[in-house]
Amino acid sequence: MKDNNLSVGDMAKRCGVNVSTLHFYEEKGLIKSWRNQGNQRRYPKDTLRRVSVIKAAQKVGVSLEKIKHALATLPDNRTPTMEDWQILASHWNSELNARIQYLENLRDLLTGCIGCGCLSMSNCPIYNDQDKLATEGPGAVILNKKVKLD
Amino acid sequence: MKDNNLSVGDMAKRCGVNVSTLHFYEEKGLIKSWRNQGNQRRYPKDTLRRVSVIKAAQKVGVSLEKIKHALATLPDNRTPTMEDWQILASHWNSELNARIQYLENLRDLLTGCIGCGCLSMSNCPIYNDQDKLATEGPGAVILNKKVKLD
DNA sequence: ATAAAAGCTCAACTTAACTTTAGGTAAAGT
DNA sequence: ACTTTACCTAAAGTTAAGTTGAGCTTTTAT
Repeated sequence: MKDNNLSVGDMAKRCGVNVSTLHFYEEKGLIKSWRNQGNQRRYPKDTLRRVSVIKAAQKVGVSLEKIKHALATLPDNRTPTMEDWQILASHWNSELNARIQYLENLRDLLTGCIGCGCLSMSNCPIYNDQDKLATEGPGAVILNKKVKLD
Repeated sequence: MKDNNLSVGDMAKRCGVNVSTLHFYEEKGLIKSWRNQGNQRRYPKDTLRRVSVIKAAQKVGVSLEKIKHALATLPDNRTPTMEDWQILASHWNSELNARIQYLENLRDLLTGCIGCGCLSMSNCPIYNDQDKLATEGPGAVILNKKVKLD
């Protein structure tokens, strides 16, 4: 009975965000609500998932603008089906894979010299590689060689 | 001859950032420089790597505060050796692995229902799982069950 | 030698993503 | 019934991470 009638307070508690954040997301067009008699917000249950996705994506550096864009692929006249979510997911897959790659590259850049056999910074082929990339134009650091973000 | 004498302009070009950003990072204590006769900044070559690491970490959502903290493990009286970088890397490994996990969880959350066999949102065990987690206290969304950030 | 390009400092401005405050209404608990 | 708790709106404030601008000095190119 209450499941498609979540109040802001309920939502906030269940998503672990502030009420003001939900107001803010609504103002920005990331989520929607309908109003009851007393003009209070009520949310359909699937908003829980939307907010979870928003928070999760934000934690790995995706901006609200991008998240909004992704969420815009979901229908807004009805509860999204699994298929709707899957379409969103497929749009996002490359973005997420790119970020995973980016993280792995960073980790490898930091730890990579363990296996490279070099003893000093100045002899390290990886370190020098990075430096050589400088000649390839601005921003061409080793990490961007493999995968680009933004 | 010039390699441990990079100017801000050189650095900026080679790292793909603005000069003002380097000033800003210095002010915040993320990088250091020495000054020449004319009071202009000069950077040792390893600052290139520092800035690359800063930018890379930022892209995957790590704050400058955390990055600063990590970089603080590097020696500041001498050029960091591979070992110094490795110590930093090992400190960061769990942070980076957590973020990779987080991304994979997000991707799985979005795409997971492909294999779950459900046909509707209300029947989906993954979706309902998330909802059940609501009873476990604020912020307990499915993603946080597996790994926490911040 | 001189002019253009780089640099310097310090302060103010910008953008994203929220949070806080103020002043009032609605709903719930006792 | 009444009082405490939850909501509402609109505007102002906050923090992180830079960017821009003004006025002045140093380097570099011709």
